[in-house]
Amino acid sequence: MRHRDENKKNAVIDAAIRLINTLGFSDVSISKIAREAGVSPASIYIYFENKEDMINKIYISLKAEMGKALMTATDSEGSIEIFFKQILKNLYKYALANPDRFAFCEQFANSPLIEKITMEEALSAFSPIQKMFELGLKNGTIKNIPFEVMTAFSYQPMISLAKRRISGHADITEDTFEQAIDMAWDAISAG
Amino acid sequence: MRHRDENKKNAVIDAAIRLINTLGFSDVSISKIAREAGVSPASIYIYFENKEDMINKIYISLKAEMGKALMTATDSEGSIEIFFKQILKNLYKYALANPDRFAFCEQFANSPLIEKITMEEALSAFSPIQKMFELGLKNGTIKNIPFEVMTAFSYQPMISLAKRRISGHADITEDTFEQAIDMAWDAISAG
Amino acid sequence: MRHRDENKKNAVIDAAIRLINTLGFSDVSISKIAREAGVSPASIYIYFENKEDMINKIYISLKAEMGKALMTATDSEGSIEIFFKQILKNLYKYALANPDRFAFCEQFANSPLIEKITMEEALSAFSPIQKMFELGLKNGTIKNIPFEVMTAFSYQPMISLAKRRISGHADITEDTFEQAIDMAWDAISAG
Amino acid sequence: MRHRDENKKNAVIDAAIRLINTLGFSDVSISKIAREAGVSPASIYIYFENKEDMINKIYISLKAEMGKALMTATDSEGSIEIFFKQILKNLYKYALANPDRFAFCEQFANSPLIEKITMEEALSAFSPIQKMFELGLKNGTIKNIPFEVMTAFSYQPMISLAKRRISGHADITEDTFEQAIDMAWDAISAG
DNA sequence: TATGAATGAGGGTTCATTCAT
DNA sequence: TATGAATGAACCCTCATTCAT
Repeated sequence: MRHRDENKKNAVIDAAIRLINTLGFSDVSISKIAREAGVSPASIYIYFENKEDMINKIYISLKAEMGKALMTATDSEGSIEIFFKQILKNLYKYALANPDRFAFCEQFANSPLIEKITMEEALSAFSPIQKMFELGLKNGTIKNIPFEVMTAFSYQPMISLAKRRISGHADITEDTFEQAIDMAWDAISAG
Repeated sequence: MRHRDENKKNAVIDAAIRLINTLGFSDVSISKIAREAGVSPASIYIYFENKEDMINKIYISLKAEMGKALMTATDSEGSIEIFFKQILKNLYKYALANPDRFAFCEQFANSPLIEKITMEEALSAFSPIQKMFELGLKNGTIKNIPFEVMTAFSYQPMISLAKRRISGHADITEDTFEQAIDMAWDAISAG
Repeated sequence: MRHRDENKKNAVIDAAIRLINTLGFSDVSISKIAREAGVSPASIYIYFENKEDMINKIYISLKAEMGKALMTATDSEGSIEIFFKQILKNLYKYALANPDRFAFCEQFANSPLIEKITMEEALSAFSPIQKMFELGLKNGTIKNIPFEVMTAFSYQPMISLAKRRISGHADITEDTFEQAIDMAWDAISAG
Repeated sequence: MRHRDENKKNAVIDAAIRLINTLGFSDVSISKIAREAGVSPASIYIYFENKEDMINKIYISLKAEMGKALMTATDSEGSIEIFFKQILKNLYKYALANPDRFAFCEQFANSPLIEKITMEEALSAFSPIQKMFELGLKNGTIKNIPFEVMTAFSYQPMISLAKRRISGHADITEDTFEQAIDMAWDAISAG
């Protein structure tokens, strides 16, 4: 008995991400993905139930991957400031290092397709951040604001800058990036 | 000769915006839009060259509309702080008042479709804001940061909050909203 | 009261002939013809009942025109040989001088569309030739062959040579052409 | 993997030839052909790239088939007269035996569609005839005329007679046919 | 597991034609 | 007479998916 060929499955996933970012959801088809990945269209149905399932699973797995990446070199025992700044740094670096995967997530998150899947499933990987936020609230390090406001002034700005950097519509230097990190922390910290 | 029925064209535009926000770009078709708008599919090709042209033109006109809305009750002779806070307030209010149009723009802006059109055309309506920003830079009211960083910490957070409020994923009160406006100004002002 | 604009009608006819020879019957549409002729699609329905009627009427009128052209400088009182040679000469010259009109007729005559119209109507202009043929049969100048065999060895070869000359697939000189005229007469004459 | 069903492909080809001769190029559609052939319209795109490709490939294969048929019972070592008469006989017989295939080729050859394909590809099957013609020229059996003139007075007349016989517009008897063969040979032979 | 063949449904678009001006 | 607007029907073609191997 042969087992599922993970190489081919990964080739499909990569091809899907690449094509969706090039053509948009509306213009990618199973057969185009199959051609790009070098497999048969029928094979895709071995790895995924159907097209929607494929896109959802890709999104969820990317979100998990990104959640992991955000925690790189973080210390949940240390200062909250350093923790948050590291998270934001990791976010920006991940986006630059994986522009296709990052863009896929943004496109998906801004489309109605996301409503159909349990967002919680995608967000579960981010629970350490939520915990740290709650700790900061409790010990007065972070402003008394809802979680959404906190992300709106830290997570979102970094996302925005990463997008513009990737698309080439803005020239974000390393200095500017460091400055933005500080601005984010200043915006949400109680200081 | 029969004269062009602008009501029909507007019905098409509204139907397109509504359906794209319900189904996503991938699942709207010309015939669905036509059915929703109560016109023949063929008629759409009188108003627009093709599907892509339709979506682009809708986006550009919405951006122009939004640009106008942002300037409501602003005074470019007064203080920069009041000006910017009014802009952000207008942005948030517009999004809440026109969730479909707002969501359409966000979905489009995060899709690869936007790369094909001149973004500048869409952005031209926002030039007053850019001018005010440059003035603030010059007279030291605003931090010495690139334009993109400014928007990332003012425009983007409001967008983010509006989205969460509309989707119902977060309960943003009026107080929270006022607080966010202040946070945005604090983030970008030199003070 | 204005009367039918013959200029526009002729513009439509010319545009139709030109486009049909460029694109073929399958790829010409009323709107393309209208655009090429600089009129409205609706106007074509003033001149013709519908598309089929338009093509039929064009064919019939071209056949009449060609029939007239064939009789140029002929003398039905003179020798049969001279008469026939002049006819063939006129045929060839007409084809070279009016390649589009000629090609249109050939394309139409070789398509099933022709079955639907009364061929007789188209052929009526050629009755002088038929009469001369019958005279030649009677007085023994022409071989005892059916009319169709006569045309197959005189009319058809000239048509074939004209086509090849027009398409550029063969280089038919004036000498060759004269030789062909003689060959045609030799083939059908009793001598 | 399912294997390609050549029966279906042939059914498509036959249906296409039949319908094109009944309705003309302008009025056949992929779906009509599919219905006539008893397959799905989508299946046609497995066998051919698109409609144009289908028609071109059918034409080329018919020309090859016809080229083979023309060589039936010919002896390139024997007399040129017998060779040519046999060719013409085969041509006429093929046309009568395969009226649909023959008419398809004639319709196609007289339409602008043919300009787009390499005519040479279609003509390659006829090279034996060209060789025999050149031999006849050299040894003085055939008149000193270009190849095109030769076909215009042998090939073309037989084509013309076959058409009229098939369409029923003329009653070509066996005797008439034999006479025509002789006329063709007389026209091109040096004798 | 993996595949190319096969298909009904639907895609975007253009058609021939009619209507209101 | 002449026209651009309007449309149902049909166009070619591709889709997501299943089947047979």
